[in-house]
Amino acid sequence: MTVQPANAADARAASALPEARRRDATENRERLLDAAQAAIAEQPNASLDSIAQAAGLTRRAVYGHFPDREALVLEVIAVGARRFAEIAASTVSADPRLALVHLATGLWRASVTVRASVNIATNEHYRAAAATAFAPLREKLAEVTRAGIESGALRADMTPEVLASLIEEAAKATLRDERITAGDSELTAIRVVLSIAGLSWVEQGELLAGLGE
Amino acid sequence: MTVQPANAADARAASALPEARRRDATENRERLLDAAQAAIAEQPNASLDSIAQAAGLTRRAVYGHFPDREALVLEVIAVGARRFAEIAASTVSADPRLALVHLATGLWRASVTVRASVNIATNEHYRAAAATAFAPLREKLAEVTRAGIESGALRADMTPEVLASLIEEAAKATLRDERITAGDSELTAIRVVLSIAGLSWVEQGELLAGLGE
DNA sequence: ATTAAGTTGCACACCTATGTGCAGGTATCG
DNA sequence: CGATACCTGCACATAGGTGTGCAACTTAAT
Repeated sequence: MTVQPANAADARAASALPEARRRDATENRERLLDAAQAAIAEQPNASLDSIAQAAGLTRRAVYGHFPDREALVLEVIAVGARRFAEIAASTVSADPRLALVHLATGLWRASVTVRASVNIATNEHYRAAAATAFAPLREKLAEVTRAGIESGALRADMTPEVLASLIEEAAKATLRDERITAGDSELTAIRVVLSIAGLSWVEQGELLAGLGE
Repeated sequence: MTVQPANAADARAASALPEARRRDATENRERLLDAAQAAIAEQPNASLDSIAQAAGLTRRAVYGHFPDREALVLEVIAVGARRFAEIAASTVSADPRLALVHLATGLWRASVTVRASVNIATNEHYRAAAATAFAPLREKLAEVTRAGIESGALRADMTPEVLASLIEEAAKATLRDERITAGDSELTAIRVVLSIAGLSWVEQGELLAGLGE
């Protein structure tokens, strides 16, 4: 026989049934996820206690929503994955350069989520799971670089795979940099991506000017 | 009165006197630093035990060389700082673009050191110390971007400070990426830096071709 | 060969963080 | 209002990592 939690909330967390919860409980669960994302975005090893407090709860209460720390982290990844999938899906790759602009913009707006996911990936134990979250973005990016290099719109001095990898890492690095994210301009993030893609800063200006009209 | 270690090696570690050590001891100290650098380059939270084992020693023996974990980490940073200072010092900034090429090349050859330093900096507790290690590089980079933007050799659509920041982060990200560092080409690292600097991939090719002669 | 430095191996105390049990509150829903 | 889901607050067990003491062993230096 298995051990049954005397606590009702704990039981739900263990079996993960998403139905018939009290209104405040669902809110708290959201708060926990948000707090976890924010905390992890700053510190990869944020403690459960700090997360719970940031969410206005006790550490003990966390176990009423998630069976253990790992489940919480995995859920943060899953939320990020959904977010990233949307961005990837909403990107049309007519002009590869414009597709890159769109991707960069989307990521900029999800920068906290990106930072959290990247930080989680620093832990070897979660690397695989985190990679899953970025998978749709990677696929879209691979598609864009392949088409872009083929059509001559992007640089031709490296393989599509390497280029996609570089764009991804440069974008992440830009979003991680507080000296950049502190400023208001998402334009910087866009220009970074276009730079790696092989466009000169003048070409970038022309491309972006054409968008303003 | 202060507590005196009965162990001679422990005593040395506590007072940090660098003189009159046995030959194997100095070797072991080097091995420890190397192992620590490599381990931390892969895992920011590498345990003392794993480091000691990688160096062919016991965890207990570490305390014969360093008073505590923090001292070891700080020494890793210090070693990196020296390395980076050399790179910065050996960079002449006649042509800003060539200065960037030189910096990128130097960092590429010190990639393990860079990764370790970056990983250490992920811990808030060491952030300030790690920043010190990168200080000379940052200064040189600031100098290069200032002169480069002024002379028109580098992009003019951002401030020298932001540009320096972006170059630094992009370079770090490239060196951190296993998909890139696995390949043999340091050329990729160079091209990334030049890309961020605002050069198109064709301009990069011309610049680099001029170097081969 | 003798001496002392260096290392091992084990013991132990300590700390931080995680996960669980339980009694008693507080809020939500019917 | 009544039932119960949820939360608090505490206590406790557990686990992994760090730092130290000490006896015995190994190795370099003279």
